[in-house]
Amino acid sequence: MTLKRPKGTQDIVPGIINKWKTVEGIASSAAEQFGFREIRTPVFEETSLYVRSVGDTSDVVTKEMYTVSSKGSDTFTLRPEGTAGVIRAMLENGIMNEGFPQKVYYIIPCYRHEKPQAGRYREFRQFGVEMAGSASPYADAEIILLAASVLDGCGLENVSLHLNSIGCPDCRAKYREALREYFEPHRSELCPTCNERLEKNPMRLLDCKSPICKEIAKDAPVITDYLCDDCRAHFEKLKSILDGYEIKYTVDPKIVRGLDYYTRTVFEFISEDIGAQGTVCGGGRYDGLISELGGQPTPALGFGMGLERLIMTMEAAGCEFEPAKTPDLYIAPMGEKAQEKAALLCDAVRRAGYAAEFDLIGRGLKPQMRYADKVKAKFVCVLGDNELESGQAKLKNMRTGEETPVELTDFISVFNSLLINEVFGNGFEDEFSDILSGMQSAPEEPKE
RNA sequence: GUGGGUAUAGCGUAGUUGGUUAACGCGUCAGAUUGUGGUUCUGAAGACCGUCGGUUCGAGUCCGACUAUCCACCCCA
Repeated sequence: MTLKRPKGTQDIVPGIINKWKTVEGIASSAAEQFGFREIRTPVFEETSLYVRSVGDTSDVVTKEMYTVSSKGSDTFTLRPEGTAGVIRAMLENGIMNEGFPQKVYYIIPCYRHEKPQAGRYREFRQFGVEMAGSASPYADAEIILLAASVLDGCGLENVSLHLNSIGCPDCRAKYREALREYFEPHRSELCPTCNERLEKNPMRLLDCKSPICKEIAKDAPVITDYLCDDCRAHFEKLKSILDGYEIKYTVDPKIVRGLDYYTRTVFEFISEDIGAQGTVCGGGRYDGLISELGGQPTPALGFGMGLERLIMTMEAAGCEFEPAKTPDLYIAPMGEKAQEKAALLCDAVRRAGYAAEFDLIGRGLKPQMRYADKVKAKFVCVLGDNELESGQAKLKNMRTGEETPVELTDFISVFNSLLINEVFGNGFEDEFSDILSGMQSAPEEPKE
């Protein structure tokens, strides 16, 4: 055990890959249902991209980036979040010129050098979406609705939506002033970090966890009282649209977001079930970002959803994941000659489009049957001297134990019809299994 | 970066007030009369008890440091 994975990373081993496939499938099909197209961008970007977008005072940029310098003077950074790179790619590829709105989604790993804890990793995966070109509150609602749809598709009910508007740069400037005025008299009581915040980013003061700061912040002015007319109207309209969709939300003035590019709408979906890092999804509007990155001024918005946290929340809620795919057929050869035949037969079955395996270890029949059972093969075909001589074998249905004779020359078509029957019949039986098992298990014989 | 908890086979655990061959469950592998799984039974493999140092006649068991990991702060997905 000398080699270990880097701190804060994780191995997604075959035994749990179905969880990832489940959430990735739900996320991407929901996104596509909303008209979003997938985009893939590099894992690393020029460092300046993140400095300009995420913000040079943000924690992410100042202390969490993995930055490497390569040959020459360029420095690159492992992406700490998805939005900046995606917007860059949309600009660079002229996607913004293909007409609005442009809607993209992505499933990517991100990297932040933080101290790991429950729900926080140095490498984590996120599902994200970005929409460019719409200033309408319907776009905000659309994004939120998509996030809600993914969470709903995962079977989650106890993830609450927290909503806020942090206004445009104009109203935010006024609000910052108001905050400074409010907190200034309390300066000596505030914690050291909040004293700093008072200068740099007074909005951060609002979600300080220190009891004293919290107490002082209780009566602080609220951003929503300082919104300009346009921002206020936008926020009000968004809320009424959400009401129309019957999406529940809490207006939470404390949601501020740590990435500098947000404007107006910000939101988080928060789970109570996965420890302190409960934000499963966070996003909002960033009307200034595209021009900041050199594009035409274009309104835009999006969200990021943490896949680890999503899966953790699903596990906590006891949600179901898609089961792993299982082999349609396992061929159990006995002896070398049979193995030759098994290999060819297996190949033929695969070419016909089925998932098939045969013994690669040279084990006895019993261990092979055990293996077939363990991997949940739907059918097993034993191939020994008898079968080779007679040219006839049996296909065993592993669920029912039923064996069907089959000519080796006619193997595929027989297997085909058996399998269709099995898969089809299975679904049929499942629908009635409750009734059937209820009828069968009730009058069991009494013991002894 | 700041706190606190934990560190025994692949996984989950037990190891009595420090005493000789470190135990159990799951898993893995192999058998239970001749070519058939899921239950059961039997057996086997698999751990220098995180690392280094200290206390002691003797440490998995006590002390210290280090490392890893977990949880919380911070921040965020």
